Amino acid sequence: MADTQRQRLEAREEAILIAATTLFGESGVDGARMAEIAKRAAVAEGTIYLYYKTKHDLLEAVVDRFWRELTAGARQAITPNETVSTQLRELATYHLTSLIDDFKIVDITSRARQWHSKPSRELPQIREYVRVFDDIIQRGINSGELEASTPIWQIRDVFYGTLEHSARTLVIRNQPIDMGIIDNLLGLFDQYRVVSLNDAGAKDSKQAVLQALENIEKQVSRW
Amino acid sequence: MADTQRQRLEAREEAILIAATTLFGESGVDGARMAEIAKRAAVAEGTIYLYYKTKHDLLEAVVDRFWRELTAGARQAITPNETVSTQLRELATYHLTSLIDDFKIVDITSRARQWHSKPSRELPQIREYVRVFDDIIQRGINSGELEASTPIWQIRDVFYGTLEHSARTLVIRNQPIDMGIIDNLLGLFDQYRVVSLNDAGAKDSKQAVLQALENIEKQVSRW
DNA sequence: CATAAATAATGAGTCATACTCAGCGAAACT
DNA sequence: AGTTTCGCTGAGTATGACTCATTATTTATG
Repeated sequence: MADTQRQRLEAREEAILIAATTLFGESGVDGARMAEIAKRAAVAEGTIYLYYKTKHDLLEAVVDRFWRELTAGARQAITPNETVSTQLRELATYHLTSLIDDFKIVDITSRARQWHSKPSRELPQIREYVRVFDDIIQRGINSGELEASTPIWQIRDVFYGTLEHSARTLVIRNQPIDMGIIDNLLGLFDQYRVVSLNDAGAKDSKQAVLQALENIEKQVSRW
Repeated sequence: MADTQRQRLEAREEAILIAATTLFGESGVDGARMAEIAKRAAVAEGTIYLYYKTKHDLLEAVVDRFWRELTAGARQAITPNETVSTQLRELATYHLTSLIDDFKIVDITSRARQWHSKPSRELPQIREYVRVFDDIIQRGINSGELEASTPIWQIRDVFYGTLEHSARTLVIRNQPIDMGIIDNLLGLFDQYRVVSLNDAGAKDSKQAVLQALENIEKQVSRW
């Protein structure tokens, strides 16, 4: 049965990956010994090298898997046909809690980018993850909800940069998760909302003033 | 001469640090061999261990030194008695260009936080660096230029998180530095400016409206 | 179903390298 | 000058990633 055999191989590979993920999380990359990973995956040490050429290769696979699952989870966490604002909040909440829960693996991700002298590579799976955000923003721009003058990548860097940095700060300082971070971040994003005196939906200047004031009221009331 | 002797020791320690910094940058932490560092510092391999207990210890010293110098540079880059907005722009510019220039060392910083299984520690020198930002913000709040309802640490996470993430993106993708990042970031920070209908300096509602509109004009013209 | 061929798994052995330490040399003190 | 103290040295050790000759298992063949 060719099928059963292939499944066995994949199961072995999976077992090694899981063992590695656990041990990297427990002991860090340097602290994790290949012999121990092999033991936990119930294979001989040499067997690992049939699936992954080096320890660094194994590390990359662990990281890749993690971000792949994170991507799937993120897409799951977003309610289709909701407003951009709501979807962004959902993504931010999912992202922040995930980073905190699996901080050890997130922290290890940077190791996967470094291979001796070679410059840091871009990990394809992270690029894929980032698309989740881009898709939401793009939808917002297409629907006219967001203005398009700021490059997407700049908005994206604010989003992911802030959340990652916040997660690190919270974990390192042993503080509980604080959703105020997300309120603050999304509040800043209001500035990308289309609220303009030349706005098509507010040609009447009086109406424009009222709308502008309303927007300010919102900002003021939040802060 | 006890003084000369001490100076010789410090010079040796410095030579080792510099050699290590260079080689870590060239070859990465794993790629850098202690024997090579010793050779470049013109000492025997064993001598390094008189100054630093382990390779990881040496790494920490390298990272510590880097952030210490970055802090000094940042304080230098800020013009005293300038507006908060200007100082923030100066700091952001300095920070972003430094991160890009010395990306290798920045990237290595995370390694210094990880020691096998032990949870990531907060590096004292980075905490010191972050103060530069906090001081500016605090001054803005004290002078009434910024509103104080958002916790400083949240604003700080947006600032440093965005810049670090942006730097990584630029370097990894081999793109030139783009100051639009800073314009965008500081634009967002306008939201922390005190512009309120209940503002002490704008009790007259007509004046408040005018001020509000002016603020909107600014936003509109920027985007 | 027996047997051969191909493929996968094993773990003792190799090798690279971080780290040690017994011995050496130079400075400081008497 | 002798003695003590201190820093330096680099050959040697220990550790852990990685190899590969051998063994086990699966698949192909008559």
